[in-house]
Amino acid sequence: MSLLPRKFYSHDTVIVAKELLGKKIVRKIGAQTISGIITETEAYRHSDDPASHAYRKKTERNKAMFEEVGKAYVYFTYGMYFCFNVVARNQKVEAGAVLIRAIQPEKGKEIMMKNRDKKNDKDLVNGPAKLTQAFAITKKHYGLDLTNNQELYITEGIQSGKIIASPRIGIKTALDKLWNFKMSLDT
DNA sequence: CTTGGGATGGTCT
DNA sequence: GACCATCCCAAGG
Repeated sequence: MSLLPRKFYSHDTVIVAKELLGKKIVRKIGAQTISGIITETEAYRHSDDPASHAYRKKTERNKAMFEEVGKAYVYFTYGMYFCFNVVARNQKVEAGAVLIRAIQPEKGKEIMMKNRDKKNDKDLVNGPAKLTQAFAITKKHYGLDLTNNQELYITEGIQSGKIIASPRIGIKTALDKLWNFKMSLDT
């Protein structure tokens, strides 16, 4: 399956968030492979987006959002969890990233369950921190180039069907921006 | 089914 | 010192 090239990510963050639906995220740990189809994303932009980590200025935490597109922005939140984003923006703005919120498991479901300490696949990867747990993504992947890497990358996937746009989850500002995108799973 | 609170610590003001 | 781009479980209807 073909790897998404850097230029895939060099468009408006909101556009890339929609286009990532249906794409495949792949994680290799040693000889084992975990993968899944992206089903929910959120766009976070720069100075026009009060809900974004990059809204105010560049800091130690958010600096990846200002770096080259196609890299990973991983942050630690609520004292225990990581969330995984892909840096994406057009050339007119300084920062932007797409949060990957949910996937449909493909390969390595057993490994995901083990990583999440679960006995079944219920609610396995339907949330941003559940995804990073299942895929063993941590701060060590901060800034990783997803277009040139063996252990974590994104490829072409399936045709995305209908897209549902909603307010983003877990924020209190900019609720008028419908930048949460979900792909309906029926064929 | 829905609601509410606890866990837990880095980051920013 | 407050705030989190969260998750999980227990209690109530």
